[in-house]
Amino acid sequence: MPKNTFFNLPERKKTRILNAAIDEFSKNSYEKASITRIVNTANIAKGSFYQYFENKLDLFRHIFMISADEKLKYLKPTLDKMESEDFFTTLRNLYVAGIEFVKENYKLSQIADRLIKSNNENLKNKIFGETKPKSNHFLKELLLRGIKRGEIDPSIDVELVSVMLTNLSFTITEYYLKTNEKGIVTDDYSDLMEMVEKMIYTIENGIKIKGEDNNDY
Amino acid sequence: MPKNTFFNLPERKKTRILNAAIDEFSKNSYEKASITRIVNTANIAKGSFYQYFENKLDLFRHIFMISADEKLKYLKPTLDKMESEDFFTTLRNLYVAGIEFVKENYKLSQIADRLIKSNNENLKNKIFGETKPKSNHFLKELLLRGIKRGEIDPSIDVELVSVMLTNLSFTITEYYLKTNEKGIVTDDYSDLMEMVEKMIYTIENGIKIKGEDNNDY
DNA sequence: AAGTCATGTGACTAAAAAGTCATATTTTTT
DNA sequence: AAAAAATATGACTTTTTAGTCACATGACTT
Repeated sequence: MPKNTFFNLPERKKTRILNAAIDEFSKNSYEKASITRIVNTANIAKGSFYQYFENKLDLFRHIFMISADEKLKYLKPTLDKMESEDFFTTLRNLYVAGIEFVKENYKLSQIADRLIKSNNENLKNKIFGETKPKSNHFLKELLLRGIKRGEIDPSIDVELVSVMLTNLSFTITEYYLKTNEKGIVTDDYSDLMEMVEKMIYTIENGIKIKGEDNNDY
Repeated sequence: MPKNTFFNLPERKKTRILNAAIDEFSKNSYEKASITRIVNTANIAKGSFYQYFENKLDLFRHIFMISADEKLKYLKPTLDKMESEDFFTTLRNLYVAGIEFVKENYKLSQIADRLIKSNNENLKNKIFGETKPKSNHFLKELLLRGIKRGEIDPSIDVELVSVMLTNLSFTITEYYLKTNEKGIVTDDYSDLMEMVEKMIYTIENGIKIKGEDNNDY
C-alpha cells in the first residue's frame, strides 16, 4: 500500500504520478520499468517517490489494483443480471464487457495482460497473494448452473471447459491488443462483435459436421 | 549465427556451453538472463564467449532454433501421415506430440513458451524475422481440407477457429508446465491423454445440450 | 516569533549488466 | 625450430538500475 503522504497529495499531482507510472508499466515489463523514468516524467524527485511508496513493487501492486477495480466495473452489470439470463448470453456479455474494458483502458489492460502472461511466478505470487486469479472458478459455477438448467451438456469436464473459456477470453483481448497496436483506436466494434459471435457459436456447437453419421468405431 | 570458433569447439565443450545457456534462458526471460552467469556455469572466460557468439541475441536465436528443430522432429510423423487420416485424428496426434515434446524437452519448451508469450515485440521480430510463427497457417490448411472432406462444418470461420485451436495447444502446454513445475516428471500420461481427449470432444461437439430444441428465437 | 513536524530534494551508493581489449597461450603452418 | 595464425583470458569500461540519506523548505502549532 502506498504511504499516507501519497494519498494526502493534491489530486493533480497524484494523477500526474499515476499516469507516468501507468505509462511506464504499459510500455515495459515490471523488471524493465524504470523508477527513474517515472519520476522524471512525473517531475518529482527520486527521494519524493520513496516518500510516497515503499518501493517499486508497492507502486506496481497499487496500479494493478486500479486495473482490477476498473475491470470489475465493466463486468458488474452482467454479473448482476446473471440469474435471469441463460449461460451463453452471460458468457457473450462477459466477453463483450471485456472488450469494452480493453478499448477504453488500453494501458491498464496491457499491464494486466503482461502480468498474467509473465513467467515471473515470484512477482505473481506477490501480487495475487494466496487468492490466485480464479476467474475460472467463477466460470465453473456458471457452467454448473448451466448444466442444472439443462443448457449445457452434462458430460463435459467442467474444470477443463472453464480453463478453455478463460483462455479464449485472453485470445480475444490479445487479438484486440494486436490489431490496435500502438493505441490506434478504431470505433469498429463490428469486427470484434462478429468475432465474439462466431466464437460463442463454435463453443456451443463444435466444428464437426452435424446431421450425418460419422461413426467413430 | 554463432561464429565458426564455436562450431569448431570439441563436442563436450559445446554442449557444456549450450547446457549452461539453456539452463539460464529456461529460468529467466531474455532480458534477465545473464551472460556472466552463463560463462561462470560453463566455466569459460567472458572474452571466450564473444569469440563464439556475436552477442546475447546470437546465442538466444541459436537456442531457439535448436528448440524449433527438436519440436519438428516430434511433429514429423503426424505430418507425414496427415493425408491418410481424418482431421480430428491429426489434431489429436499433434496435441499429443506437443505434450511429448514438452515432457522430454522441458527446458527448451519453457524457452519457446516464454518467447511466444513475451511482450518484447522487438525481440520477437528479431527471432522470427519476417516468417511469423504461422503454425496457425498450417492449421488453416488442415481445416480447409477437413471441410472439403466433409468432416468439418463449412460454416465455421477458418481463420478464427485456427487461432482458437492454436491457443488451445498452448493451454495444454501451459497446463503441463504448471503441474510439472520445477521439473518434477511424472510418467502419468493418462491425465494428459484424458485432457486431450476431452478437449477434442469439446471442439468437435461444443458444449450446448443436444437433442432438445433450444429455439434461439 | 519560535519551534515542530511533514514533505521535498538530488547527489550518492552499491550492484549488476553487456560488451571490449590488450595480452597470454595454444595450435597450425612453414 | 621458428613464425604465424587462432583461440583463450579476465580486468576493465560504460551504462543503468533501485534505493538511501543528509539536508532544505514549507506549513502548522504554541
